[in-house]
Amino acid sequence: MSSEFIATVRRFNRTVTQRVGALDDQYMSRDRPLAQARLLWEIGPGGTEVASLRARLGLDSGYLSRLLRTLESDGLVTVGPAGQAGGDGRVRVAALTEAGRAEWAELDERSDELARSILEPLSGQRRERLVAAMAEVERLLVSSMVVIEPCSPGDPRARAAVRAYAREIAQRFDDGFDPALSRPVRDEDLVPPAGLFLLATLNGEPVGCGAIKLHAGAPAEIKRVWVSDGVRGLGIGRRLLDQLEGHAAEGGWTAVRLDTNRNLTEAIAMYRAAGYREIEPYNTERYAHHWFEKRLR
Amino acid sequence: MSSEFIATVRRFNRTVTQRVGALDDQYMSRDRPLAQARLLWEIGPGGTEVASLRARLGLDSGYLSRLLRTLESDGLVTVGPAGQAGGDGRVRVAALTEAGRAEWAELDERSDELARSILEPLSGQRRERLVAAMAEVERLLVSSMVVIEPCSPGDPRARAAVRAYAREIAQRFDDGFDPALSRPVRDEDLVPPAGLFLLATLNGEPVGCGAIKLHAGAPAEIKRVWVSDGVRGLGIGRRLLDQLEGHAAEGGWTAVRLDTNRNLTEAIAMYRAAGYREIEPYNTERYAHHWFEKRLR
DNA sequence: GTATAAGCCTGACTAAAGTCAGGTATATGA
DNA sequence: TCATATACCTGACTTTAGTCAGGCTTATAC
Repeated sequence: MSSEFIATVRRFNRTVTQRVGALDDQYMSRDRPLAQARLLWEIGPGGTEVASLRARLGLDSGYLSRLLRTLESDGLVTVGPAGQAGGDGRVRVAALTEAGRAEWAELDERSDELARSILEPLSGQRRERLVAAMAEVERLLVSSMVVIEPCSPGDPRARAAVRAYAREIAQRFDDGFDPALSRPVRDEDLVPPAGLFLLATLNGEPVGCGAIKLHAGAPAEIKRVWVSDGVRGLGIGRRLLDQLEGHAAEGGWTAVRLDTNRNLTEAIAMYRAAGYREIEPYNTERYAHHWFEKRLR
Repeated sequence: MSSEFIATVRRFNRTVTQRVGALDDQYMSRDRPLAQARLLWEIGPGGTEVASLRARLGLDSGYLSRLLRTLESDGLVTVGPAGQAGGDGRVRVAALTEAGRAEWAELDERSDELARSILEPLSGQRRERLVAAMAEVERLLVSSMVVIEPCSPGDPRARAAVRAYAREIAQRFDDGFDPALSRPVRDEDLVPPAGLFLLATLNGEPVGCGAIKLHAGAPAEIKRVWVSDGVRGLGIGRRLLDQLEGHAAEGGWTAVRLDTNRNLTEAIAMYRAAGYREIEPYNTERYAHHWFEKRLR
């Protein structure tokens, strides 16, 4: 990687942590410890499950409990059982009280202030350029924060991703989607050595997936490629494809193929851009209109 | 200011502090407390005055002393009197030992690593876009960190700025610059109500200046507009001009003028862009080739 | 039903970060 | 020369952040 690039990123890191990072802490913690302020902020007006707070802030379970007790005794927060009847009885939800919402609004206001203090000194034109560049950096940073890892298809996060995938195609296919009418995919076919399931996560939340079946004596088959709405257009789909193809190539396969629906236009565009060529149908998938193949070097 | 802009800046702040800020801390403090690592880093291979460290890191004097003692007893740093003979005998300089330099290099390497970890997951094209956007953000953030304030012309930082100004024009004028041959500017003419001296600083370091003399019964006169090399092109000159003009306008002046040398082409371009029109010479300044005037609203 | 795991909690602890009140030596202005 | 300020230091202290072991309750797999 070019040292020019590295140098630019380092300069960026330094300037930004100085200007934004340090000030953010300052703004946040004007009258209570930083950890408490952050927690209060993260709970938000809508309330949040304790487990989710732990994950997002990366805190020790005991430490978080103690922080919650402090906020509770300050009358800012109530921690109670999860609202949903029939839900997991172990899960607890932190919610803001009236006073807590007021303090949250104060933090929100400070966050606005910080943003204003950054834009204020700039002339109109420069201001627009800064905002545009920030939007670009933000988007690309998010994309670089997405982690793609092999995952058991039985993992709850994998299940959630596949459910989201099914929900989406049900919405987009002309005639909905009934799994019973589609060619089934069994979990065990997506576990090495038979295949592989990849999960893409952003801060632990599933935002994409993709799987490959390594058919004996036939091209490998790519299935269930899905990228969540919020992170589309960031190249996640392409990264999933690349890794799946890499896995097949490592196993000695020389071609991969897949079928897809005519309504999934971005996906089709992506397959073409990634080097897939349209081929004759190789199966009788009820919902497929296009079949693609890519030869691996 | 548009709430759209604010929202973008806030999203940026959040993503970046998460991705860069948090990781930066982690990378930095892998085997010693964050404060120590930061300090070691800030001292750098060249050594740094203790006062400057205090300012840059914003630390309590006692706390900093203690941190330095720790690094000293770990054999990483030596703190001694400032090198320069005849200098201020109270000032002390922290310098890295051999071991300190090694550890500094390690931190430097980690900083590279962090940068790489950000770029790594991106495809070539996205990588380029990210780096370009980061460079833009960095530049504009720096410009928004520059603080412009009235300052006594006798202030050491003001003196330093004026010295830098003189050094630069001496270099750029065809026949050098001898203050004795130029029309003199007395400090007291740049102090309210006779005039005003503005100092532009970045993290406390002077990076620009500008002054105005409010002549009784004549247009106000702008003098000593200088912007340091490193922050040129960020609109600092324009901000200095705006504030000086504003000061004159508040005092009831309806026009400002200035003289300049033909070699200062960017300055001349800036004056024109800011609404200055070239006029006949209004003085006999030895080094001037152009005279400009701007009418205030 | 039983074993095991997950989610949250408390108690006991440590390390890091930061504050404050002086103290010493050097510099500076009258 | 003397009063005052500055740069750095030490000692004594508090707060914040974080860790770890274990406990209780609810869920899940067999």
